[in-house]
Amino acid sequence: MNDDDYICSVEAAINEIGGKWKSLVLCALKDGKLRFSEINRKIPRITQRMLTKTLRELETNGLVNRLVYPEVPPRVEYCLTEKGKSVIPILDELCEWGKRYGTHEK
Amino acid sequence: MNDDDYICSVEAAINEIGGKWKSLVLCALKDGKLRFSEINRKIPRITQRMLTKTLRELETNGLVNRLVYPEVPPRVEYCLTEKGKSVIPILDELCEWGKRYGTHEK
DNA sequence: CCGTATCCTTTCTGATACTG
DNA sequence: CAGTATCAGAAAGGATACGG
Repeated sequence: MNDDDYICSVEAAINEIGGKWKSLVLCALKDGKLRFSEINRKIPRITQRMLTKTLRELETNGLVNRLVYPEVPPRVEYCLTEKGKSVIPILDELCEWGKRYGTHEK
Repeated sequence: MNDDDYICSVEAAINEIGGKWKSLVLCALKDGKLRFSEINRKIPRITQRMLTKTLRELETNGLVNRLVYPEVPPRVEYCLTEKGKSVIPILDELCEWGKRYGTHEK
């Protein structure tokens, strides 16, 4: 693989899991499906607006499935797709790396 | 490890390698030290301003070393620190993942 | 319960010109 | 060569109010 391909693929990957909230939402869903409010409870600092936005982007990129139950009151469940599940091991490694090297250390 | 620790560490890691340019600069340096202009040549779309800014942030987070040679004309070389090198395998995996799943596919 | 809509502030980015 | 300075537009993010 040449430099360009390498750089290009890394860039694409970072686009799909980068940003302020995406990785956190993916992690929240690693153990199975959750309702909107349950995700929100796991990530209290996120606002409803940003959670909705993040979930939509993850859905668009095929990382997350959205399942709406036609009930009243409404119930919506989110879960990882196969693609979404496949990135979890990498997030696990990032987590280990993040713990091993504290921020701002050399 | 509880959810909070996990989420927190992933967040910290994404902060250090996320964003539009950081991962690309790290990849550019994976094979050894490079001068400012050489990095710029590997990543043509980045502007001088953003390259400087990105390198400073990577340096602050201890991922990159900056070595200034007191010469005229000036020469500055950048290389990965041990911490920087340690994240390359993860970027490699992200690259593989990015290639396996094309953007916007399910 | 699960969102949208609106508004506003902050941050990010690119273009361009300039310098030791 | 390796930056810095300045500016303006774009994008991201948060607060709040409202709706089916």
